[in-house]
Amino acid sequence: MSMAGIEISYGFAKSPFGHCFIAWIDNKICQLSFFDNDEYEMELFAEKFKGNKLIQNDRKAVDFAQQIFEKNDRLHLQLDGTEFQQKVWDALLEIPANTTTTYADIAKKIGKPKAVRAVGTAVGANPVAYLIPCHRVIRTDGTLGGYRWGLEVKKRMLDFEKGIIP
DNA sequence: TGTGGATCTTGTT
DNA sequence: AACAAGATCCACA
Repeated sequence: MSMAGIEISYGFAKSPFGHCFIAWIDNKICQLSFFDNDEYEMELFAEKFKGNKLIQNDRKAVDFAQQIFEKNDRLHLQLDGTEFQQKVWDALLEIPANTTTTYADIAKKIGKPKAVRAVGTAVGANPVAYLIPCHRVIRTDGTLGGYRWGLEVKKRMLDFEKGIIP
């Protein structure tokens, strides 16, 4: 699925986990990232969606952020990924809140029990943080594993779901 | 604890 | 077509 030529809106907003960047197509979220460098994040985004019309709309982004982090709404998503990645991301969506799974479990779930390492990479490629709860995937030995925006954020998200709001 | 091999997908060349 | 690099896991020392 190619998204070139499509009109994409985006904006910046606050979240319990720091500044975030949200992008959407036709009201469906296609990107949600956390970061500490606006310009760099914007560069990555522009590069990823070059060839599209990009429209900034912070007010709507703030709106989305409220739905996501305060009202816990499940928004519609627009994802662009390989077959394998889609399967992995679908599996992530089934992990209940305040719960964790392992990379190995996900591998089993999608019918490729040995593709653990590949699952790790696919999880890391998740374009929509938090909504696709890649923070709920940890290692079999109980340690956190990795997180694209740092383990602090991953840990904080898990605490947040437990109701622990520091 | 830590190291090495197994294993699979992806991006790059 | 080949290769290197992963948000891993398991065995074994």
